[in-house]
Amino acid sequence: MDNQSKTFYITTPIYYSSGKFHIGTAYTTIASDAMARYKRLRGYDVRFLTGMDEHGQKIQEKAEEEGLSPLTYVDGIADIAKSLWKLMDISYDDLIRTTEDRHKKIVEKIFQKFLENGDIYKGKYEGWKCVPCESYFTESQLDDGNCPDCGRPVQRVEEESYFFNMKKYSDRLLAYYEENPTFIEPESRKNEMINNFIKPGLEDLSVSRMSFDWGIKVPGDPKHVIYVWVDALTNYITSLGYMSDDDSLFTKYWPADVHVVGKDIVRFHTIYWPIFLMALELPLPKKVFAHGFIMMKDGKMSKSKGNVVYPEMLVERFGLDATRYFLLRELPFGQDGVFSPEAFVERINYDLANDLGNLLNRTISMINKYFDGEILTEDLELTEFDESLQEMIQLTVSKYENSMEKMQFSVVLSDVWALISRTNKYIDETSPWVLAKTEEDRKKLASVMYHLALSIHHTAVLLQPFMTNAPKQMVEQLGLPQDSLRWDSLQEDYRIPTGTKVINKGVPIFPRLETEIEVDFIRQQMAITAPAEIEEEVKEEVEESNEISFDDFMNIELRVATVTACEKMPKADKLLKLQVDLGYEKRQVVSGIAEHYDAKDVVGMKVIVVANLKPVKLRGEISQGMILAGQKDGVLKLATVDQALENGAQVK
RNA sequence: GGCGGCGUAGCUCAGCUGGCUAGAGCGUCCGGUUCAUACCCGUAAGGUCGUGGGUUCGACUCCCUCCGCCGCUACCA
Repeated sequence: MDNQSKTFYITTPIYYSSGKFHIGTAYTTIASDAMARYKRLRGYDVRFLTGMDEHGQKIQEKAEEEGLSPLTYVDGIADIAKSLWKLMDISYDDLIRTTEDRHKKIVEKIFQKFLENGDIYKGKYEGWKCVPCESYFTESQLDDGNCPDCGRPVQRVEEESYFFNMKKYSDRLLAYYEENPTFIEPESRKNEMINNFIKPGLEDLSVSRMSFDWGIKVPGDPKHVIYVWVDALTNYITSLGYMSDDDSLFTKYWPADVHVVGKDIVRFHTIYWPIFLMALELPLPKKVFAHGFIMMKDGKMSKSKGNVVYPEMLVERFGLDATRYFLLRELPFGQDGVFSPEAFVERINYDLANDLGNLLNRTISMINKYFDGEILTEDLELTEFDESLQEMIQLTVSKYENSMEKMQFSVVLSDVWALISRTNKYIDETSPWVLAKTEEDRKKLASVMYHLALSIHHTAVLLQPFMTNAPKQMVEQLGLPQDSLRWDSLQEDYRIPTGTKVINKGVPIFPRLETEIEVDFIRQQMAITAPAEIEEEVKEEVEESNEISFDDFMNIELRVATVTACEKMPKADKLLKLQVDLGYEKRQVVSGIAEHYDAKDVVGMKVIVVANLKPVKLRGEISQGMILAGQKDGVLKLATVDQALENGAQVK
């Protein structure tokens, strides 16, 4: 086949080595693995890369906490990753770690090249940083002064930094988008990038830090550590030996056919990464596919909610095939999907045990019963239903190929299950137990058995990208050789070998589950993680809260004021513009409470104002101070005071 | 506020560039079958296809209004 010569390079993101992997990480990797397996099956020369992102402040701190060197710490996490990928049968060809020499050396060279070409310059970075999240934010990104991702306090940072000049490349990037309409998928992500980042004008990207040293040093300026993006994104080419003594892999596989990423890192892969590549004068990846998140019934997975699902638990209890099947079938790839214990158990029971497993089982049983285990291949008399089953098989194969190219895994699987249903129906239509009663229907009966075996065999071939055990078991039980699982046995001229004998007694490949018991089990497993983790988070927060001196506190001038007027700010969702009376003077304050209070309800309230705050303009309106409020479960409540206190009274 | 998307049977969702009686899975009802992991097959119940307009011979599918939800993003000194 002419596919033999074609290559296919697919990558997962490199995963941050700060702790245990939850099911979302496993999902990304399983999906990539399915695609890699499919392409191999189709004869492509596939290169499948995954990896670990092992630098950064948080890792440095985590290692310290555990009394380990950062390297020892990430070694441990890398081992965890490798054993998880082994448990999940991930067929990666390379697992790159950013702490490896082969990576670090090249990152330095790349950085050097950026410097030489004037793409990177030295400047000054000012902003806020959330240490646990390892993220930097501008003022405007902060959520109540806290990290917009995790809600924890952020630290002010101001330091010298190297910047990458992005603007220079934005036109070329837009042109690339246009010439390659399927570069970003799903397409809606492309609009987000264009409208929110490129059209308003790209900001230069800070690509170094001084606040920690666990990372790759900037060449010639070792006070600076290369910050995550240049370090991390380049793994896709350093893994191939780009700029190394042996770049044969790079020559062979670059550009990547697809980077599989979560929707949270689309921006880095569709804006910064292509621009880095342009600066290196390299071809850009053909596709970045952004998948959705696995949501829980009560929203995002989070430790504090006690709804975190770990992949090991599912695999160990329910098997790898079931776990992989569920994730790829239930969640439309590219959209968010919901994980629920009920859905998980039900999918296993209905799809795997009842429809697929039972189909195999009943077929094996009948072939044993009617033909002493042999699949007859000659002297068959076709029934009136055989042709339509054949058509369904071919139709399924062609739909499968089509959807697989688009990485619509859930669509592919539902098509395969349509074939499985069709095959179950075929048994009903042909009623083998009736044919078995009369000797003259014997050839028809043989034909029915043959077609059943054929359909199951084809199903096994098609399932290989998704399941790594079941297809093997299926052909084994049918008595077919493992090499019958190759793709070209789907051809219409494929014949089951004469003399094939099925096993004596079928073994259920997917046992039926007790729904209630298993649902409870999963729930418990999810809950187990909750309490301990909550304590840990609380502890972290306490440790991070910076103590201030009494003098510091006294420097903050808090005063009582009455809100005399209030109106909603135009073109802002969260802002209210209030006029407050401080007794000795009147002021205007802009406050982000519009989602929690109606303008009219605030008027007349006695509130506490930070009176000596430096005034700023927000949305064009001057704000002279800040109003104190507290929050619970995301709902803001203004801090009010006793009406007896007069306006202007200082609060201490 | 800007940009994008969604709102279809009790539940979860399919329905590409407009056209026969709007589909699938699960649940429910009834029936069939016995090879099988109490499985499988079929039938039904009959959903204003979010709202109100418009375009058209004809719209779930195109356009506009509104309501609700979601994503990215800006604004919460």
